[in-house]
Amino acid sequence: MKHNGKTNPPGRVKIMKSFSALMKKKDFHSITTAEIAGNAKVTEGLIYKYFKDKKELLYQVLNEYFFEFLVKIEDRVANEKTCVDKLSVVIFSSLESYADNRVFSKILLLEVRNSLEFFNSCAYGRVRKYAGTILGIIEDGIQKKELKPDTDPYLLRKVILGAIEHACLGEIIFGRELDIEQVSSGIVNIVFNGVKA
Amino acid sequence: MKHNGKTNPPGRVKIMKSFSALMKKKDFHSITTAEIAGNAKVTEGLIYKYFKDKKELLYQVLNEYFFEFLVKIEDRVANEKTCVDKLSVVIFSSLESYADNRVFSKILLLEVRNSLEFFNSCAYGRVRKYAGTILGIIEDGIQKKELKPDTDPYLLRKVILGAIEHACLGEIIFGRELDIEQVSSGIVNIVFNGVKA
DNA sequence: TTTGTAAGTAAGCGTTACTTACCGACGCAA
DNA sequence: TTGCGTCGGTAAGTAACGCTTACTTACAAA
Repeated sequence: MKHNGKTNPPGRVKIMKSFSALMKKKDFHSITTAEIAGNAKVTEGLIYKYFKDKKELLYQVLNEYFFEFLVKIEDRVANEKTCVDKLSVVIFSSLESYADNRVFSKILLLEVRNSLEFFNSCAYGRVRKYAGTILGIIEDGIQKKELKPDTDPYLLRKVILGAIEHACLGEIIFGRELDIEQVSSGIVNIVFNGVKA
Repeated sequence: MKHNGKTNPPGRVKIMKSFSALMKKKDFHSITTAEIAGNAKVTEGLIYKYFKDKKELLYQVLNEYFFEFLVKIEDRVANEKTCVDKLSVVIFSSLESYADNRVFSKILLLEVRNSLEFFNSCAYGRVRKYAGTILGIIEDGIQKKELKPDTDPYLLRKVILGAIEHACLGEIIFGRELDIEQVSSGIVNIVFNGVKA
């Protein structure tokens, strides 16, 4: 019997919470299904009632976190007027979410990209929404002449996303603290004004 | 019996080549030791004569590729005089290597970072060397007033590395072509001059 | 009362990464 | 030339893993 997704039974919630807790301490591959089930106090078989396989559990957990992430970003962006302010908010909020929810950032930055299956998941759909929002802001900024007219919007998005991710990568991998304010304003300054004297 | 590293027997070479070939088509987790051995025409046990485990094989393959990568980068950087030119060469050469050797970039960007073991490997030592070179160029550029005096060298390095990686990430994941020249000059332009009108 | 279905269990399945014990060939010193 | 250690490689396992199957229980609607 398969789960049709219309309900959210306690077993399913327990499995996701258990997995999420384990992801705080270990990497995906070294977490076993026995561990997930034992920690959730359900049997191993139940995992496969709600999730096609172990990876889908990973994607669904990411999907839930990404939903909250998206809501926060979209909400904050809507409060800003200029392109520069909107992008600054994107950079700050992304860093904040990555710093605050280490499981979220670990999954998104370290665990899902190695498998092509991810790119067919709901979670990846949300990633595309996030990316689409940023692209929209950039294109609007070029049109309104806030950004240089020869800016390649796709490349600028890549640079911004890459800067955000790499700026907190070490901190996420090694579990260190992150000074969001400083890193965020530093990235904003480099990307908007450049570093050449 | 363990391998002491003084020799490089044909079996070891065959295993690494076989694994590398498989990494062209599949991700690390879905490659089995049976597949590696079968493809290399050796027995499965021989893998564990030369490599502690499957992950160490991954790290050693990366280590070999990173060696060539480092040589090329260091060599080209030495031919440039200004900080901007040196960093431009770093950006171009990194993108070029990532585009030319997809197995190398797949391993480095998608497969090793999820496990802390990697950060004790020789390959990671080479990553640090690469990162150290970039930091040196930046610090030199600040000192020689080519770069703005308030630049945070560590953050600038992160932005550059993040930009490089994210700029080719999609192409690496989905096996698409990459216009190195265009992407490279685009990143250089954004990072040095900024995008604000 | 019956029927259908969702939630959950128990036990097993084939594969996987990895281990152990062994083999033959070669170098080399006694 | 015999004995011995080492190196490259093999064969045959083993425990544990991800996942499947068949089953049970609870309960709501007809």
